[in-house]
Amino acid sequence: MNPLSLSNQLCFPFYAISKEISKRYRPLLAPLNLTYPQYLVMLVLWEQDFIPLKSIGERLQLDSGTLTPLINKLIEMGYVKKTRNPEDERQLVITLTEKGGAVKEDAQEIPAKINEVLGLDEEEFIRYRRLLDELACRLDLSGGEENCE
Amino acid sequence: MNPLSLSNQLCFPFYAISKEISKRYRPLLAPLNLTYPQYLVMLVLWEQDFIPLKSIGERLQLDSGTLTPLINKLIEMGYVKKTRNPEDERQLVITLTEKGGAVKEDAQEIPAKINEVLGLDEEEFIRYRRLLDELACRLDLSGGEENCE
DNA sequence: TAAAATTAAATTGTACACAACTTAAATATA
DNA sequence: TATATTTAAGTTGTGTACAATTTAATTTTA
Repeated sequence: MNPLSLSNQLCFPFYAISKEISKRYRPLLAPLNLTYPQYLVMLVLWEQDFIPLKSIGERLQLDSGTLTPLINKLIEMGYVKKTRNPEDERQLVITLTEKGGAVKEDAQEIPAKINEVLGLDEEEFIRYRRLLDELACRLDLSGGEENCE
Repeated sequence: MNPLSLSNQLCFPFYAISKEISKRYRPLLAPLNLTYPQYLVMLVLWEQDFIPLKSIGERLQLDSGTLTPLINKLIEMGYVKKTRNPEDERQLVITLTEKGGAVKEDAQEIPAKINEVLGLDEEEFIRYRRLLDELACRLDLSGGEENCE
């Protein structure tokens, strides 16, 4: 077996599947006017509002080079606001606007739709999640969540 | 359980792991002067030289908007050449140069090193591969390989 | 076989991703 | 407490991704 064959590597299926998943999100996110990375930021904010940019970056493994323009886009769309932490003027605190909070309602149906698009039932979903969580822990991607054994 | 929580979705671990994997390739690919997508194109060419751009795109799920500049970079580095298929002048046929073929030797050690970096033994590697192949089939990403049941 | 449809690359424009660097604020330390 | 270090965002530059469009070659079909 040839180790340099595309079919004999883990990296490629991850790369291809990840791209395909975000491709399948696109039509679901289009009505919300969000790209997939923008949606991830909104997910973080819907979970916890009034959060420093830095923390969003830790949760999503993204740096300011990616987040600064992305947040500016969300501001332009009226979904979030920037404030500074008066205790520490370096910190940029991101807050949902009323509009940004309201979009959460429209997003409620997306997770179910995505599982449908991926053709996964509950059992399979859990099986995949377990394996991915395990690999994420191994890669030290548990950022924020400390459920690695 | 909140379905809009980042931790309760499959999409995010895929996104994060995929980014992390390509991040871990970077130092291994730096000596070859290749980015991760450029490396994927080289893998395809090392497997089958003298292949239309179109076929590379099908194998890697990439379109000409991504591949045209990427191939131009590989040409600039002297790794590949462009020719046209005289039978069909629309087709661009990509060929390895001697230099591009020689780099394959330097790349031989990369797959083993990556599994080491990911901390996977043979058994785990196979387990992950099986699950990923299964999901790839489900997503119709079997492009080129027809091993879906 | 001439016009229409299809196909393969290239081009254009938008949006990540990230390394490397800059700027400003806060903290540490000499 | 003045200087050095660290930290958080922002900036710059390169390289993907991909939708949408354009161009040129080939194939269909009227």
